[in-house]
Amino acid sequence: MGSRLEKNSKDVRKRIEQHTFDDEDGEEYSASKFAGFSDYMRRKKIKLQNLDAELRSQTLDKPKIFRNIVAHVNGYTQPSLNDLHRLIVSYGGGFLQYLDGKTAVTHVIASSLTPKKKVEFARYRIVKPAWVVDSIEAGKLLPWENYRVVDEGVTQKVLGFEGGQVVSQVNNKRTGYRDQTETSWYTSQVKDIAEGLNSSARPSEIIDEPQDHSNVDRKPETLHEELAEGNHENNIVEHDEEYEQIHIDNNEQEVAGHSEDNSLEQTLTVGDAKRAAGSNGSMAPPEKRQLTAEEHNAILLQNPHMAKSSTANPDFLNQYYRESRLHHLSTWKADLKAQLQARAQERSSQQQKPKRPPGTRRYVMHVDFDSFFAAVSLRKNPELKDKPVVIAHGSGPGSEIASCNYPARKFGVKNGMWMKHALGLCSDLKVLPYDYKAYEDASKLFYDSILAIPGIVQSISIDEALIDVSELCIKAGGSDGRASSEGAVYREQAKADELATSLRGTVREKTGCEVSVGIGNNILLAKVALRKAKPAGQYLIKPEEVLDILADLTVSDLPGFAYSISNKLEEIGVKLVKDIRALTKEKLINTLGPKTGEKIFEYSRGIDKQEVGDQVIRKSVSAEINWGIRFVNQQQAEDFVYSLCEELSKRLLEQLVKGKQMTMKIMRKAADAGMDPPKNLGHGKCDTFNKSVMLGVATNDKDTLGKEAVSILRGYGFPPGELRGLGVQMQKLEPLKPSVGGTSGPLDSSQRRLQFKKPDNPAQGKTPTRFTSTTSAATAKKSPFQIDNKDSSHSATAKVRKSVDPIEEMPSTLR
DNA sequence: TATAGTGAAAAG
DNA sequence: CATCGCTTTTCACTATA
Repeated sequence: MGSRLEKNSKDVRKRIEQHTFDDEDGEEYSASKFAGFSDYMRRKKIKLQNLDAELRSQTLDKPKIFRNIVAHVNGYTQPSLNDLHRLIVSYGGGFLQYLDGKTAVTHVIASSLTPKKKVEFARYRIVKPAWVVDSIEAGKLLPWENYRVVDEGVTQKVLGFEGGQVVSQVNNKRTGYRDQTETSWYTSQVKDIAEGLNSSARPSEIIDEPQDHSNVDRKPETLHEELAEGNHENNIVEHDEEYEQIHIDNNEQEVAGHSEDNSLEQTLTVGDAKRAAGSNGSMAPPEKRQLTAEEHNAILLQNPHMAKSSTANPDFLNQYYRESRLHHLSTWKADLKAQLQARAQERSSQQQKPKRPPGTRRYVMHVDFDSFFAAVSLRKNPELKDKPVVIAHGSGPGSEIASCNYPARKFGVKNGMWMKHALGLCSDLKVLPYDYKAYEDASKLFYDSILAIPGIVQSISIDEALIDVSELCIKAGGSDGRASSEGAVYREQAKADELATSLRGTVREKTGCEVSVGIGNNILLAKVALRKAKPAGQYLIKPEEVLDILADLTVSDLPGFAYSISNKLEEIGVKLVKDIRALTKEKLINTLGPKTGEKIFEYSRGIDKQEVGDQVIRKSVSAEINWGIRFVNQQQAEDFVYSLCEELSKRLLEQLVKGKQMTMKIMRKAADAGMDPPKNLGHGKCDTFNKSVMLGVATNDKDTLGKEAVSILRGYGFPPGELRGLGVQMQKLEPLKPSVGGTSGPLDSSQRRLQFKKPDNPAQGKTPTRFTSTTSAATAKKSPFQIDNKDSSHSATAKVRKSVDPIEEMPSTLR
């Protein structure tokens, strides 16, 4: 399951950091590591420049088009970084692989930039790769202005035409590149905002992004007033720059709200909308002007169906979470993880598990339903079993396919694919609805079966789990599990196979669905084996075939290595796993970073050190929604943020934690994205803005959270109509003292038992046990999904116990 | 040089 | 008729002192 394919539809041009070291000597790093990294970089740069000089001398015949240019490439480009590098240098330009802020670059070449990068590169001319290509083709340096990367993040202007409306003017508002004063101006504004937020005081005026110069509404004294407030101020800012004329009018940023209540969007007509904006007086005639985002939303939401499915519906949040597959997936996963970790905790404290000496053979099973959602839903529609079937919310073009059966896969249909695409591949696709209840029931039976096996179980998701059955298998083999006795190994493998067969039979019998089982010496190999096992099968990777099987997999077949990392590796010539083996660990670390580099080095050789059932404590709790967000005024946005905080508060309470740090996540329509994204009520192409605040004291109070979150939102001053996604997250969690029982001293036993970095009273925080209160809270919490709920009433009492003991609270059947 | 904060990627 | 694009963890990088 999952939505990996959403990447295809999402912002594919998302920036990929370039760490390309385009020569081969990995040893240069180790040779100089004692001299420090900066020295290494310095020498690296010199070396690169030398190479450039060499290349330049070899291409004297070519016109020196880029004579006075020094360029740097950022992110993923077409042509690639290496090609651009070669082109620019051979046509007389300078090139810098690394921007250290001190070296002068005249141009940065990029296809698109994240908002952060926009700030970072504000000092440079940012141009599209086509500038280089076209200039060479034209035989002369073309004006870079025509290839300016559209400032997608912050400008309100849309280039070109949209919906038949004439767009007022070309967006010329890129800040100039020579801007020492600009930079400090920006910095000071950022500080102002930060201070305003920290003091919780309403800044009297808020400055937006440097290039944006957009306004922010002043805070209304009352909610009522806010609703009635018709528009934001218009700040028209002009900067005379060396390179740029900046001219912005913030026409689009007005708020359409002019009515007095929340029903505005129900009653606003197009005419009203135009009049509302036109009343501002400073604008072009209404007919010529684009609708503001708020006006657009108002019109959109006149359709009752739209209103019902969006933030215009007061029950939107609950309704959305009821339907969202990703939300279900996430909560199921968290629940299962907590329950199984609690169970493991209980077991390990009952009996110390014998530590296996290193070198002992291991048998890890990776068990996974075959197209889980589809399989479960098909039980109620058996006649469709052999037809191509997918699970989705509807048959509209933007509906995402959560699961598809194998007949559908034969057409190339994949999980996460949009319906439009899938229908193109297979026109008579049958679409079945979600049945979350049935999935939960099936999963419960699945886990019942798995937990009946004596082994260490780790939950991956609702339909997927790992089981370490080494002990059982080695016992069956009759050896110590290390000696290379052929007979013992054979018997161990036979045992593992038998366990898998029996498990598959049990699950089939109980759920009517097929699971596949991959078996290997570690988690990685179990996962790789699973690929070969599917569908409806099992596969045990024997030690002697490990390297061969891995060799021909692609990098992205490895768990943890997907789109982004694969692309990085492809740039250094790696496509298959066996290609990785040809590289030194240093080279990989240089390319991917220390952890990732080492991991892929080991993975390529079949090594995976992670153990089944590793205990991890939860570090964050969050709630976000990035669909159906369509506001008509600021008040609605703030109300919605508040309800998100309410939800977050609820979730924190369920986990019996509070948090010291809150992060607000905002998605805003990208400037070059249309008002109506391809997916109905989707977020479309967006820029993201996350901001976190440290709260003086840990809290889970919804009003406190709401106040902070709204304050951050206001700080950005985005037009509410352009908001497309909102979320709140808590970090730096602390256990909640159980105040239900009455007394609520600042220190409590359960609090001391948790291992947090800074216990309120370190002196008393001795022998902290990892994972006590939080796990039991998860166990105790009223989960929609319990592995075993016979005892749920019993475990529910854990919440009110003063001393919370997860062992006591475990359902007896899990012991 | 250690550490904290931040953003991106990956997973199902 | 549409559509339900979440949530957590880990890692790399940067800034800071």
